[in-house]
Amino acid sequence: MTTNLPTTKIFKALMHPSRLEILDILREGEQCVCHIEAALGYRQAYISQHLMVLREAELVEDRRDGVRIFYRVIKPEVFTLMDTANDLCGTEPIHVSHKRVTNCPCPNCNTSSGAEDENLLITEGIEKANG
Amino acid sequence: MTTNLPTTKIFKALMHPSRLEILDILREGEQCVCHIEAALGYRQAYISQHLMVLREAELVEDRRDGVRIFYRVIKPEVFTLMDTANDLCGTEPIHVSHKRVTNCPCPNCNTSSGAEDENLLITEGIEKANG
DNA sequence: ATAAAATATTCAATAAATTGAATATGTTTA
DNA sequence: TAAACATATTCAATTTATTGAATATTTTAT
Repeated sequence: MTTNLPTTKIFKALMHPSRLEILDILREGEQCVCHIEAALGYRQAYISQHLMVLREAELVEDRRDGVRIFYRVIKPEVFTLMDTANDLCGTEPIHVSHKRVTNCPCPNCNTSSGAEDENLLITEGIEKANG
Repeated sequence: MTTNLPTTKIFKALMHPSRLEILDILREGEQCVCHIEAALGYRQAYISQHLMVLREAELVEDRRDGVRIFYRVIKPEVFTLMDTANDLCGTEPIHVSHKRVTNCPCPNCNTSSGAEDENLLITEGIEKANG
């Protein structure tokens, strides 16, 4: 019996709501852990644990820049996967809790282009569209 | 925090190798439990338990015809999902253990078109192609 | 060299999924 | 109605995943 199908490792990794939220944040491109933390409001260790699972499933990879570590999705098909699953269960798109990131010290949140406390949104599209 | 994303229920259902095998058998269209049993070689109750999970995730539905119950995939996007995940992990397509179904008494395996013990294959494509 | 910041890892407790064994249900045939 | 067949359900034991708490690691600034 073909029992240990490697495909399951992908689904296992996507099985957890927090991990879907994390991936959703990575839709915009790479983000440092502190950003994910600020965006989702979970404990640092908790996020790090989930990032480990995603890493082990080879869905994300990381890059260190000084003291922070930036994570990014390796292949964009993950998003296809998430979107298709979403379709399939006929509910609203996943886009994560659309609260503002007010306390993120990372460079992405503090570009020279005036991304100050007040006007940075986590998710693209949805809320940004009606800004 | 948006914690209970319904999308995860789909991934949870797809997380198990036996369930992927079952779905793979349903690619060809509806099949009765006895066929799945014969094709995969698992215990009846075991298969039934996994079918229950798939049913609860609303990925499959069933229809009774006399004493047998036929299962089918509700929306073909599940297959897209499986294929994309497969892509993503860069391994061979999932297509289930290609052994012959030699002992299935179901009508699908016993059509008038001479589908006898000897020449019925579980999976389309792969093996059938080089018959 | 020390301290502080950002992140990772380990370990233990808890919760959830898997699976085997036994049994129940619904259908057909005698 | 009883027996046989196909399938479903329940329950308990086991395994695996989650998660909180504590701690370790790596880098930068002093």
